[in-house]
Amino acid sequence: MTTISEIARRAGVSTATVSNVLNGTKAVSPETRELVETVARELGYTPSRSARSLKTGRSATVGLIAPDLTNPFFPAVVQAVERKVREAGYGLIIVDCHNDTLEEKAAFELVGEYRVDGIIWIPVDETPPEPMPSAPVVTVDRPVTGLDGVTSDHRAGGRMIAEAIIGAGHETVGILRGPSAHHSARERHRGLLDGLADKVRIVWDVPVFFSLELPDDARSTILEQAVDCIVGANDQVAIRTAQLLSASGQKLPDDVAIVGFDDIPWAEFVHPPLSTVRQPYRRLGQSAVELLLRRIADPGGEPELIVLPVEWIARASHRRG
Amino acid sequence: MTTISEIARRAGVSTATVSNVLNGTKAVSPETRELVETVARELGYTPSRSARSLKTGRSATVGLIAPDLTNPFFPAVVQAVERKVREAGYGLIIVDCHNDTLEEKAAFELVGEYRVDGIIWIPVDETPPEPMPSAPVVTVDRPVTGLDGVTSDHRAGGRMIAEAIIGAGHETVGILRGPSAHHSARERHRGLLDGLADKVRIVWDVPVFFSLELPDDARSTILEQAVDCIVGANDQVAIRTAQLLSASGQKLPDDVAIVGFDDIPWAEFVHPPLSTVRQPYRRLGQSAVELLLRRIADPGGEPELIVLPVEWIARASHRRG
DNA sequence: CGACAATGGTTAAACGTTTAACCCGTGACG
DNA sequence: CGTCACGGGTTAAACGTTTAACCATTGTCG
Repeated sequence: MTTISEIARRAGVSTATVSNVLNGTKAVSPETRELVETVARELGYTPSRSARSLKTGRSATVGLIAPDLTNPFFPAVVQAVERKVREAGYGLIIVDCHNDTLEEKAAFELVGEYRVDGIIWIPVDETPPEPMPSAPVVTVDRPVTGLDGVTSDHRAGGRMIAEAIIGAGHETVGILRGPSAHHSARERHRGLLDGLADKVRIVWDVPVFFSLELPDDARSTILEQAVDCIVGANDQVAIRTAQLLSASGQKLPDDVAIVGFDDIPWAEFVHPPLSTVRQPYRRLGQSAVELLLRRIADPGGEPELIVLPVEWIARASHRRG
Repeated sequence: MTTISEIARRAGVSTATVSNVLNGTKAVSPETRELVETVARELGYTPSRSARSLKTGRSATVGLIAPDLTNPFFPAVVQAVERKVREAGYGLIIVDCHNDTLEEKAAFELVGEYRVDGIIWIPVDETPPEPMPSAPVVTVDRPVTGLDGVTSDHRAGGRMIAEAIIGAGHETVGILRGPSAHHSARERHRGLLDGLADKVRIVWDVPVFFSLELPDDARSTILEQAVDCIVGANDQVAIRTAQLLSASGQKLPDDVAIVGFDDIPWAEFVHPPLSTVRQPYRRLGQSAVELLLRRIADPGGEPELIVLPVEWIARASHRRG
């Protein structure tokens, strides 16, 4: 690897000068500048982030801690984060903690070793990291009290669903609500209930997990207690429900309507195409990075929670053909 | 940030000793070991990767360069890579180059600055990086001559499809083949043709892109030239084709059967559930890391191409109900 | 003409580790 | 008893940068 001192030697100048031309830190005469630059180019010089980081105390790196990269929700936000981060001259180190809080703890240690300048964190549950990292942290999707965060307006999403259900003329509804440990699930549920008020009869309202299979009691409820419309905790739940119903001979959406939440990439390809609430994936990632960058530049200040608008996506599943 | 010398000071020993206990590099008496360890713990010491990297010349980091994180194909391999890499004590820095060879070039520079010990590379096209990085590179999915790589047995996959088509009793077939710039597309096509031999009549065989919309000529061919079965370049193409056909009033799979390739996460949820060839996503990632680790430990030797077996997934779309 | 600022450069220390080279007792062995 | 090996330490250099503190030369201005 060629170093700055190698360049200095060959160009007959000091390392300080080389550093100055390479970073534009101080004025350097055009001739030396030119000289140094060509020597650097010829030697194929690549600066060492380690050395720079060690000296400056800034690593020009941010860490991304996510619970599960295969969750269809995440790739788009990760992509947006990566892009924004890199545009700002930072590198991205990423760790997937497989929905395990222990691995998550290890993740914080790992990014600590890298002395990252900031951390984007999609928490597996909503408890603050221990010990608190020294770099600023901004959460995505799942707010943690005391930390900066960005999330979608799940409550408004819930209301949008209610509105659509009422608009479609449904009279009875079944709810598969997400785990109440999740902020998003609570908010969606709250918004839905608010919106439904007493205009539609809620025949049942049972808890499910966000992914995985439907629990047995939920399955039997779905199959045995007929309603006009079922609202799923998220798209995956809605899709599983649709499958279950189809398999049992029901015609969707005419016999029973379905609505999801998230607008995962394949919501439009399932049968029937899923009506759902779209989260602004990319914006989520972008805003998180913007907020993080602000905090890096200027730490302190009250934690801020950015709530991004969602969008009702009317496809076929929520109303009779 | 607490440093090794801080610990040394408080424990009344030299930094060398601290380093030795923390890394187990040299024998240290139980008492000093104990002492140093508790001091380190109390101070919440976290080693600095920059310093270590600078001194040792190894960064304990690998770079992952991918063309597009939102491609449904990738999250599973990225996840596998991340896990394996981290198990081996490395960190993972990741860059998404948005299918752009210029960004890809920049990506190599970025990981170069980090002095990564190895690179996992999913190339956007199949031309070698310029200049060649000094760290070992292993490609995933898309082999590059002269480089180590791991890929799926696309040819065998093509043959499996042929077999399934013959088994289903189809007499005519249409092929939507992928861009011939891609190794995978070429191999699939080759295997398919081999397998079909003269047992089934190929009515048409037109090129398409892997994602995006179907080109106009492909659309009209699909709609106008009836065949028993259409084989898509990959799942996304197959799914778009199914949509197109359904929209035009055809009943799938009875009027026309469809098969895909890849087994992306939602292949089973579309209508009709897609018969396809599954690539071993996780294994792809794992093998790539294993190979990379071998190369890091022991560079040199002939480039190796690992070809992983694929699996035919028979769902509903490839034969009459 | 003297003082001074500006310009373009250099020197050297420092960042937090690792590690080769050295040092000092102590017990074993011939 | 002299020598040697070994266990358990220390010292100090080095890794590749950045950057504060200097320094020399030149031109400007009162």
